[in-house]
Amino acid sequence: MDYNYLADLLYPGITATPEEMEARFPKRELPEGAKVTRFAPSPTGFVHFGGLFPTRVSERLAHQSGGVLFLRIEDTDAKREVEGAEENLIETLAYYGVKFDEGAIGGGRDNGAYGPYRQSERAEIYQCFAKKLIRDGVAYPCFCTEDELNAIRAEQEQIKADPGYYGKWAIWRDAPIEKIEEKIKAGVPFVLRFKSDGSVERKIKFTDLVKGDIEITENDKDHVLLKSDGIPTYHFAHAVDDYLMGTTHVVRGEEWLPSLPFHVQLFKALGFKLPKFLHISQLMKLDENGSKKKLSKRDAGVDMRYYKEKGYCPEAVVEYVMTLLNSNFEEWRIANPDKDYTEFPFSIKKMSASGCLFDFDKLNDVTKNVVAKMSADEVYDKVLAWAKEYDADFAAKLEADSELAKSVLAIGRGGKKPRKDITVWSEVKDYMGFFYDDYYKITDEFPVNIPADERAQILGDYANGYNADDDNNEWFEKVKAISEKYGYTSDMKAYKADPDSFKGNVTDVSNLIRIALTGRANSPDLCTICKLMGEDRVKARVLAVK
RNA sequence: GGCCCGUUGGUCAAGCGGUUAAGACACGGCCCUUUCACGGCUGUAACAUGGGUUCGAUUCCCGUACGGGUCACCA
Repeated sequence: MDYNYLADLLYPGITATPEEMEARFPKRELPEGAKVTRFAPSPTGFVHFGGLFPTRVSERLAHQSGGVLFLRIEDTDAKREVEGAEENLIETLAYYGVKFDEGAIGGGRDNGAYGPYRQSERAEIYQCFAKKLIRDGVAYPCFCTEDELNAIRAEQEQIKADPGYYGKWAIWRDAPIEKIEEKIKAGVPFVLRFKSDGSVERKIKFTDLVKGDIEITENDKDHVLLKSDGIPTYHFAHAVDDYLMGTTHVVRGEEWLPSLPFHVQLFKALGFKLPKFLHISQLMKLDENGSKKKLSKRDAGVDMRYYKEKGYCPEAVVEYVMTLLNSNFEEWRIANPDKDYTEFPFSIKKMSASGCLFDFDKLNDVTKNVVAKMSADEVYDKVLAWAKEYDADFAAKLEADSELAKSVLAIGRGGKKPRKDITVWSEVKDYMGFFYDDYYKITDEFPVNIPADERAQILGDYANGYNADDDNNEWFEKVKAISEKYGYTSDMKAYKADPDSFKGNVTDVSNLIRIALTGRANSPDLCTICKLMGEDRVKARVLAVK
């Protein structure tokens, strides 16, 4: 068989040689140890929480080593493309601090010397290397129709054979040139298949940087390299692109592990040096039956837009991802509370080989700690930005009196032991809403040990004695005095020693005031709240209780 | 079903042949405290299982179970 003839017959328009192609993309000049990584999504939808993992790993590996992180769009399947997915992707990743040095960075423009970075625009490059494989006799055309393929699969299923295009089912593998020519002349569409020399009797040994040493059965299937439209499948594009673009570390989900033997074959057949691989485990969730499941698109909290809407600050999400990615990150964070996460020495060795469960409790805890470290001004700015997008009414209130809002947010903030009661921005309205008359609700529920007929009297006394100039001590002494007057002890030790001998205690009175003032059973320091609220409003609210 | 990966408390996990098997989250109790939050102390709780190898296995090997992934002209 004249393979050169076959190559020209199949792809007559391609004249560039692989050597010319390689010359077009010279090797990168990078410092020793610099890693080149990439994020290579297909633009088929929103950004998935699980998608943040490989991206973050790629980002750290590249930027920590003085290397390059680039973005390549794997749009080889036009059928699955989703409008706007690419923009959403770039925007979302930027929001979480993933900045690309190179690639399809948006606006349809490419940035970098190894483009185009959109696979749909690289057909000529793939076909050039495809011709090389044809000339080498390791790729051939297959004219099977979908029906024929289905028939093969059905037969294999029936006799319980391994499904796929191989062995006696690879009917075009050794087809004579005349037969091929006949089909080509008739204009019959074809795919280009890889002529595998693998055997299920043999195994390949491979070292994955995350999974360690693994052994996998060789690939014996003649997989498709180029689809009938001349566009490559993922596998072929991966080999060609990651070689030409100089990727040193391929970071991807472990769902790619089964196709690794094929990829290894491809790199070898093309004469490409194999990059290092990191197959990282999938993020899981717990299903109704209590077993682990792969996070699916429909699950709450999978779409990254969810976190933005809820008002999780992106720094916190990054922080959480880092704790899952590197087992010693938390420890490092405790030792270095004020450092940027980029200063953390990210290590491949500290990555877990097993899949983990997404844990909202943990995310919330991490978030609380991140928020607790912020200044009141910072929190104000972020809450306001969030509210402007999701709660215009609240945003207006925050802006109408920014001093008040900042003062409220400053309560218990900044010290050694800051309050941690804010997690997400969407909770802030509930947290401080009672400062605004529109959100404050007078309640008639008073879960305190004070009979209804005493409440108005006690609150009247509080209003009468209230002085905005009192400091916290003076303020509380007055509350205690009122308590004693009505028979509620302020001696907490005595009360605890023998609760039954008292009508109640100062807590009951404090809580009565609190509920009258805030409409709720708990709040930050009451004295401070009163001061921020202003004497008039304090008195009005307290006296409104009948 | 074939092939692959995984399995330490409820969750994330340290461990890398000899440990009282860390720590964090969650949960319970106590303390602090005008409530809440914070903080401090403390408690419950784990090496899936059966065989080896070894003086000794959570750690190494093999099987089993369970979980996950994958078997497209999708990535």
